[in-house]
Amino acid sequence: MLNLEYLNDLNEAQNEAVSYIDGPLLIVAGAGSGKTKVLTSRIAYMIKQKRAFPNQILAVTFTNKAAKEMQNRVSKILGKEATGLSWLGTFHSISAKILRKHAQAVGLKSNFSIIDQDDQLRLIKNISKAENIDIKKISPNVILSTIDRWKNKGWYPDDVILNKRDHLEKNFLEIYKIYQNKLIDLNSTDFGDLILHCVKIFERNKDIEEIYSKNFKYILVDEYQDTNHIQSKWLLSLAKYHNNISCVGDDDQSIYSWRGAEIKNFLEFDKIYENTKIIRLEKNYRSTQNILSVASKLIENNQSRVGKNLFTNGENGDLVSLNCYRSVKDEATDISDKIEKYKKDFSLNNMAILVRAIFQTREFEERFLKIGLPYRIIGGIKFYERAEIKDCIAYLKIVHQDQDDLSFERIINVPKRSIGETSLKQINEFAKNNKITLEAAAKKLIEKNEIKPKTKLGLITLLNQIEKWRNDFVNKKIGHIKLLQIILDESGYSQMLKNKKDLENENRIENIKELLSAMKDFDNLESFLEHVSLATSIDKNWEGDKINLMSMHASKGLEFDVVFLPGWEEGLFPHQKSIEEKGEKGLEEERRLAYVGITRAKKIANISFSMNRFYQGDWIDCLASRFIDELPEENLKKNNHINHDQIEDFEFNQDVEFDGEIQSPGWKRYQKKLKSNR
DNA sequence: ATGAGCTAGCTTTTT
DNA sequence: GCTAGCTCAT
Repeated sequence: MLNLEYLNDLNEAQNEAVSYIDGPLLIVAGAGSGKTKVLTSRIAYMIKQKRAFPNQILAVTFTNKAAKEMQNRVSKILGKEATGLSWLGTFHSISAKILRKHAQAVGLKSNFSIIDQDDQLRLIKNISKAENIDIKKISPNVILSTIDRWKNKGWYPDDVILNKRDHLEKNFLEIYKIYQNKLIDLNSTDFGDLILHCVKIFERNKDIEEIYSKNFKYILVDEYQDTNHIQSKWLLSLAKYHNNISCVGDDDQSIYSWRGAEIKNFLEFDKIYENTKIIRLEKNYRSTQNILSVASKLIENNQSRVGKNLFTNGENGDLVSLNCYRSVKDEATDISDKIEKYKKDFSLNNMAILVRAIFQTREFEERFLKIGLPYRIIGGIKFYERAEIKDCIAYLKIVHQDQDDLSFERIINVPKRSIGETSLKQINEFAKNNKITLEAAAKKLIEKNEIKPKTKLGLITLLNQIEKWRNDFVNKKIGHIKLLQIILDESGYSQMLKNKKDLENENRIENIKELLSAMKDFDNLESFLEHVSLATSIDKNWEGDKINLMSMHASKGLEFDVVFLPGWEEGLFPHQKSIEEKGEKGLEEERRLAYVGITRAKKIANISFSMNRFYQGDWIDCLASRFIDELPEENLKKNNHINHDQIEDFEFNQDVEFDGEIQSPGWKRYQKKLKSNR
């Protein structure tokens, strides 16, 4: 008998979305409408109904976290039947899996390394240097973002169509060519390549495309509004044979356009796939009516959206509170007081402060430290981006993959082996001229006795050690954890950390210990390195009862009983840069961000702004965000935390023309007047 | 080959 | 006001 119990607690729209499984389907899922539930139930339904074996289902997410969550929830419904879901993962991890099988089709070996943004930047700097490009005039970051943009468009260097109005692009293209060749020489790919190479392989080898597209009877995509052009092409290839593709997303929550996401993919899905069925999930299970109304009214100001009407059967709840403060300090103080009050009804884990820019957390941190309120900051520096962790990984990578020059370069003088810039340059030159790896070049130069004696000593030791570690790994079959321990000890890295006794170094040692323990979750070096390349953080730190601080971007997909949204000031939110760079489009994305922020709240939402802020070394006077004027009065409770005796003519909704110059002389005079009245 | 000293830039950051 | 990243001097 079929166990379809999991279908019982779905509403009508959800039910339809779960059981409509043949043909293209777009699920427009509003915030808190049970999108993950629908996705996981769909997978379970397909398997239970014997429409597909688990390994014939392709389920794609953007983050590892979302993939993991989906896996867990499917397992909960299906038990061990869900074990064969081998194609559930992120765009990048699935692409890497495919690419490892067909690496030779693009000139790579199957053990290729995956480099991160840091390595990308180093590579581009190296190339710029070699090509005599002044990095002060042309910043490596701009070059990199151009290359990434081209890759997102699906362009190899030969495919690039230059924008004639940007005369610099010609230079960028030269670098792109060298960069791409260099990656092949290094037997490496960057993130963009993982997907781009796959698409190119599918394009050029119809037989390979067919293998996969025939295999994937059903395709499911999460957060479809965040896909870029190349990802949508990738999906198109894989969906070619069965044409059973379902995408879930919310156009109102598209906040990653600066990462190449094209909301167009979502809005024009039914143009790419004929006879698309569209189902809307509009019942919200998360927030109170007041919160929902505020968010809905705000987002209605956007032009480019599918449009939907979220509703809830839940209670009205508290009014959304809107607070005006004189200073950021007042804001932090009052919010911390409110937290103390809410603590009686909610756990700190269920409260969050969501900010536009991460520097805003500082004021709160200081306050919380002062009053001893436990907090955690989510985001910021990622675990795998820390220098000591990257050093460890680089050691492992060079042992594992001898063409990985970037890793070799990273560790060649860490710890210090008296191999300075000149020697490194010498090795680089030699490698380039003879088309060999840095490691091979170093060996050759020693043979030819062209290295300074002192440097030679250090270099020989390192080269011998690398040989030895490879032998440990390949022949002696020493496990990956033990291997790293051996490397750290023999290279002198451990000693280096122990010698310098300060807080910083103790942290580093702690981090490495954590890395070693994280390695236990993996069977071998290969799978660990794959994970490291595609992951950013180690799951942890949810222990204890702490208030959460994070950016609104980082809050997507999460929910909290109580949410604080401070710093709603013109210039900060919507961010000035966003508007300067992308105009109306930028503004709409900022508004979507506000929408994401508000809809994180289940029971209580507090929006606030400060009249005054210390920003980039100066005190600046602030105006309330234009978004505040867009919120519906009837769902708000306004609190003015400015002493009325001192300022008589303060009005909550300042009647200011935003479209003109924000810091017009008149505006400045007005602000001065306010100040002198204080 | 390390550190003082200066300058520029300062949003978000799923992989 | 802070800091990363580079330059120049030791």
